Amino acid sequence: MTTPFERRVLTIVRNIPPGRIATYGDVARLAGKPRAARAVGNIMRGCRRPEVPCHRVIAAGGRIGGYGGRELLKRSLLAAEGVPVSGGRVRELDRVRWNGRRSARH
DNA sequence: TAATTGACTTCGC
DNA sequence: GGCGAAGCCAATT
Repeated sequence: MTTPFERRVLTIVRNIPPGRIATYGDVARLAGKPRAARAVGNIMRGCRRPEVPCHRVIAAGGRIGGYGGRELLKRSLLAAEGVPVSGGRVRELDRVRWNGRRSARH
């Protein structure tokens, strides 16, 4: 978080509304670096803050990342927020995907 | 300063 | 659908 990019990423992730998700690529894009998905993952790895809903950041295609261990903590958290999750994957991705604009519903 | 690493993405087989 | 390779970016060593 000592770097501007990291702060940007954390801010963006914090702004993801409940029940919505964003992919690493999305966050990277919103942070100004469309191809920094890996860097975003790196930042997420070190961000263990409650105020940063890192579980709302998933991989492209609705796939869950490696966070959460074998039980995939993300899956539970997302499902608890109303995100349609099934088989370890987010369904209706286009529907719950956050576009960066405040709570803009489809 | 250079090399390695990783919670990624996309394309090809 | 699974597996591997290449590309990209920032952090860490």
